[in-house]
Amino acid sequence: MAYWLFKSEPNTWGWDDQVAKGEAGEEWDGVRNYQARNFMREMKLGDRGFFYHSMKEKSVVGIVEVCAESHPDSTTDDDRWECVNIKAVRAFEVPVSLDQIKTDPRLAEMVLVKNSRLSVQPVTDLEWQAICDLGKTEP
DNA sequence: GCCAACGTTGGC
DNA sequence: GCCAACGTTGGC
Repeated sequence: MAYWLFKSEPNTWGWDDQVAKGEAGEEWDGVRNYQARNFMREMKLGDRGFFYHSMKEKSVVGIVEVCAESHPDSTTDDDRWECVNIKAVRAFEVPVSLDQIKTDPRLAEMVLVKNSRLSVQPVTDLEWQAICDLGKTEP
């Protein structure tokens, strides 16, 4: 199983919105970046991801699961863009802030740190463990 | 609110 | 195919 990170600006689409969608989940649409799209194409059913709030909060706030593999993005007619569907699994006991991530040596190589603008990104097994650790939440 | 970094677009 | 111009993102 692979791990990922989904970034969202909470005023546009936040963790609470994601939770409200329940088991059905929701399209992670609106991505207009090739790198991010390519990662979504690689995602498999059951892959897990972190849900990250950008801007004001800058924290990982929860865990999501891929519940539909890549398909055309329903918010555009442009067939270049695809997306997966994700559903909320559980919230973090404690949100893990970007500051914490930056100061933890285990996470120094995270894409979140290296390329802060990429909105969908891969997370390694070790990074997954480390962040769940910091969030006092089971992986 | 500013601005640096990055990605995309379009003229040549 | 290059690169300047532009738009957007997101940390600070």
